[in-house]
Amino acid sequence: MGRPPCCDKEGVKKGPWTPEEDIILVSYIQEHGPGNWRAVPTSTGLSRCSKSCRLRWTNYLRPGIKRGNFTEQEEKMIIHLQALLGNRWAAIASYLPQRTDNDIKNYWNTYLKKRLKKLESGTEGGSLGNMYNSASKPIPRGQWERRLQTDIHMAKKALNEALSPNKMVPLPEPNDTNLSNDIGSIKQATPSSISYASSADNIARLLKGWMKNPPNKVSSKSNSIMSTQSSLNNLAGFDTASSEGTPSNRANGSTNVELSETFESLFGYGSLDYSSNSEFSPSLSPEASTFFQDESRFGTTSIAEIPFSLLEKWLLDDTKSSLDSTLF
DNA sequence: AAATCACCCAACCGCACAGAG
DNA sequence: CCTCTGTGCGGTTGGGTGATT
Repeated sequence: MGRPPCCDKEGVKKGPWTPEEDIILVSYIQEHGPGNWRAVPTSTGLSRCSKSCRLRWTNYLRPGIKRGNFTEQEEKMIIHLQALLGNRWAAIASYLPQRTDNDIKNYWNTYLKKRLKKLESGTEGGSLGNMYNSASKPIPRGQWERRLQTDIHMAKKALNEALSPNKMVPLPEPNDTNLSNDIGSIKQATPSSISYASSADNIARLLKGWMKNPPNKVSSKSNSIMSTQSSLNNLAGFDTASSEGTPSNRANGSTNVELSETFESLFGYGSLDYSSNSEFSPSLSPEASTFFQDESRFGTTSIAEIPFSLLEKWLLDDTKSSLDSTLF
């Protein structure tokens, strides 16, 4: 007998999340930290099941998420890992900390799979084709598991080296970072700022929708929502005109700057000052602070980039067969 | 301008697993 | 052990949107 569905209750809302719901959810998590999802709907008054809240957070609202515009390196990595691991999207996503498994899965299903099909039929050449051909050789399960373990070991080692004070990756000058560039460019920024910027980008999307369809009123079922209401009042000062327009405006610099102010007023975070290395506001609860620090670590150059280069080398090296013979 | 098509992706569904009691 | 609960994961769906006719 299977478990009953978690969301079969009457009155549980389904479908796309509204900006109000997003803000309520983010506000709650900012205050309490993620986890204990069961308590989220009751505490916030959201008419969503706990699972839906968790999914919304992990796939969309969580800080450090990079969306869209997969780079060629990411693309190759996904293809290689998919050939190696199969459709284990969570495992694949663990190699791309800024991407969610859902995102990778979608990208694979809607784009890469089709492209590789073309490659297989020989209608498209290039490095991808060669790589896929080499990667499509079946690898015994035990072998790739050992390789993964070795890989993890290498990543940890690289991480330790990267985090040792005398080997820190030099940070760019504050003036070098142009806010009008996309989030990818902000990868060079400090740990706190990358997380913040990504968060702002995430929130940008909900704000965009928010400004399109401003609610007439926001229900206030709890104190949490009341505080959210005041946050929403802050949002009302947001420049409507600048948030209108095409989707490409999402990454627009001026919008991001305004968002930083808006986001700051909403959460009390520090500003988008790349010379600042401050963590999030001390107004956060200890749990939430710990969490956001963890989250921001995930979005850092140190973790995302250093192990990536090693993994990339291993994954993309055409002569990896010789490496295999060395390792095993 | 309207209709149709194709694509993208957020969100849902259901199963599996782990841990607590 | 067994049950219950929370969470993780992969497959799938359906609404939105841009492109094409």
